[in-house]
Amino acid sequence: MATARRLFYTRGINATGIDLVIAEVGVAKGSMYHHFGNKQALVVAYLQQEEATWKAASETRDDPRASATERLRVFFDGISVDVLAGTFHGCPFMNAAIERPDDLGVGQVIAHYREALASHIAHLLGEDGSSTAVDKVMVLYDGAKTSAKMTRDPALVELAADMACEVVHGHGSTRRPIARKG
Amino acid sequence: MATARRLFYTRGINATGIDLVIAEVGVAKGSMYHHFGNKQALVVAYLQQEEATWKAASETRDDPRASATERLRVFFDGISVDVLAGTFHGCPFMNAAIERPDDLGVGQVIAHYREALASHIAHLLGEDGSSTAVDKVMVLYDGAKTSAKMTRDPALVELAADMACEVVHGHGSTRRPIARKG
DNA sequence: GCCAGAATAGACGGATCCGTCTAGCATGGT
DNA sequence: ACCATGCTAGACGGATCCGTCTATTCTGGC
Repeated sequence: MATARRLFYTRGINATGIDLVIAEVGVAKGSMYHHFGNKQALVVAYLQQEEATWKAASETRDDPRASATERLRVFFDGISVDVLAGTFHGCPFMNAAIERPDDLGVGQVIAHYREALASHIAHLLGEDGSSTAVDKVMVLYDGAKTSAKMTRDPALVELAADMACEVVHGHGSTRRPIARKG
Repeated sequence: MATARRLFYTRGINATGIDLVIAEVGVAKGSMYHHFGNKQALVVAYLQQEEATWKAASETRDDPRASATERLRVFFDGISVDVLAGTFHGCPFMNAAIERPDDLGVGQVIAHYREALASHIAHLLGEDGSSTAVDKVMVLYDGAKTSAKMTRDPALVELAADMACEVVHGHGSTRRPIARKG
């Protein structure tokens, strides 16, 4: 299943055939279709696990005692880490939305993810976070992921984090550049 | 060719077969492969025309005599118009980047588009636009398009425009802003 | 030991898609 | 009238992909 995630994420969903998945996993085709009756079901399971991974990582890295801006920076830095590691290939949910536009099951998982994302951001912002502030940070988060995918430059993610901090405080955010790999 | 654009944009590139394109256009398969030797070449031509259309529309709607914030708003409103018209299916270049990750020709067109985008934004910001300001607006523009695709809500585009205007006020200090839209 | 249930390997059909190729038809210049 | 050129329609091959199915092997409970 981890290999299925890797294949779907790095090579794309539509470009990854069932045959390739079962070959890499080492499982038989019959077993695959015994557990997941569909490719759609497999994709849905992949996205659900992707959401769970994202959620766990975000909550693990979060420090509830820190300030809102600090928590936002840590949150955005999660993208930079993947970009710097060379393992970032865009948001799995955006990719799925584009690759499978009229897949109902996929659409449900995406909607669930975006609700969880909004909830998490609202949690980060704390009581000060108005609903427009949450929306702004979501737009910035989407922009950070998209820009990072297009340019592979974590500096853009940091710019997005800067703007997210400005959403909290009208001005004057503390800049804390992330460590870069030589 | 306009029909090819419509098919590629609304249905996705990989989901649109050559056979469907030629059937809708009414042209013969031989003619198609006489003009464009490849599907890749057809996709590249589609993206180039998409960039030309975007550029023409952006410049037509732009009023160089207006303030930077006003011009930015008009620029972002270009997305909202498509969202409200129900004709917005995401940024064609993002979609292409996701659907054809290792297509070299597509990558070149995308790079060319992003340079034109940066140039256009720098032009909108005027002389005050620092390079980080341009990058910030690009991140916001990416976020606006992505959020609009995921939620079909033009309000998020307007939030991105708000933040873009704040970028101008935060960085552009030499020229005094004329008016601010509340 | 025995047997039901599950996994394995892989063939298979139906569908799709890309690109080539053949064969006929139109058009236009000379 | 004649011929070259380009278009049309569509068959075709090769490849891929999804999902089913068969035949064989493994496993665990009694």
